[in-house]
Amino acid sequence: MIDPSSDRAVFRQLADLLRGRITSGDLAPGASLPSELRLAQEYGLSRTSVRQAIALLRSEGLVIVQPPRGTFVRTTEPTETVTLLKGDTASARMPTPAERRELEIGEGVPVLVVFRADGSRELYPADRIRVGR
Amino acid sequence: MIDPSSDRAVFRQLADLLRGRITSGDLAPGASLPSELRLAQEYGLSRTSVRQAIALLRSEGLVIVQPPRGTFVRTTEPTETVTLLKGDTASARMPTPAERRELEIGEGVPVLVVFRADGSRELYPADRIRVGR
DNA sequence: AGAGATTTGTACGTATGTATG
DNA sequence: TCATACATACGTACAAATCTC
Repeated sequence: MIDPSSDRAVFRQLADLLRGRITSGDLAPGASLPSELRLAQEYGLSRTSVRQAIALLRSEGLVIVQPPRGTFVRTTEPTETVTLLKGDTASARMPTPAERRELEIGEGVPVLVVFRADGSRELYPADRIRVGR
Repeated sequence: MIDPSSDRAVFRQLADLLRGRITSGDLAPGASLPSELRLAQEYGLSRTSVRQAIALLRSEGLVIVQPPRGTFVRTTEPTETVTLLKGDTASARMPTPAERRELEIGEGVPVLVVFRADGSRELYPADRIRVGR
């Protein structure tokens, strides 16, 4: 399943494999991934490489880590809609650490930035909020 | 500047320090960061810790890495606006690796997902596109 | 063209700390 | 109390791409 002689880095191969299990539903939202040690043994990798793979999935917003409980497939949050009025615009970017703390934004989750016509600005966690009209 | 005995991890302290230099303008968009080896020597850290710090800044979309040229402060792209029509909504999330390749999305940059009233879906790089009405 | 230096990427190992169950 | 599991931090080594001389 994982080929150390491949051009593709082994930690990327492991990430591909886990990502596939998540998107296919084999690992459903809320399900726990095997521990780092378990994955390392199962695929004959170092724990370092396993951690690199999981870090990749974290940055993609696919999993959350609750040390030292384990690593879990992220559950999709119920979504509210924020209404854009005439002249408003909205964009998205990754939050600063301060914004992540303040809005309780998980890893790998962007912030939606709403620019109101009056010049004011609002921030929302992109996994719980969408914009509409 | 960096306190190994602090509660805050040294790689987070280094990330804080570099983030500060970026947001203050000391390191302007397009400027190159010191090499990993340079930072490690300058602050008395291992290259591992320096790489962790830079990985953090990458995930925040603050810097881009062009191996082996170096690490650079991300430049802000010109922004176009996509218009939301009645019944449309939009949200944001991190792109899949396939989407990143296809839309040429840099690291630490979300995708804007526009859901049209007719059920169709459009994807845009969040650093170049915003939505409006 | 070629050689060497530089820089990031990958992969391994070890050790210790901290929080959970 | 003890085992488990993730976080931090150090070290080494080699590969690959770019740049310079």
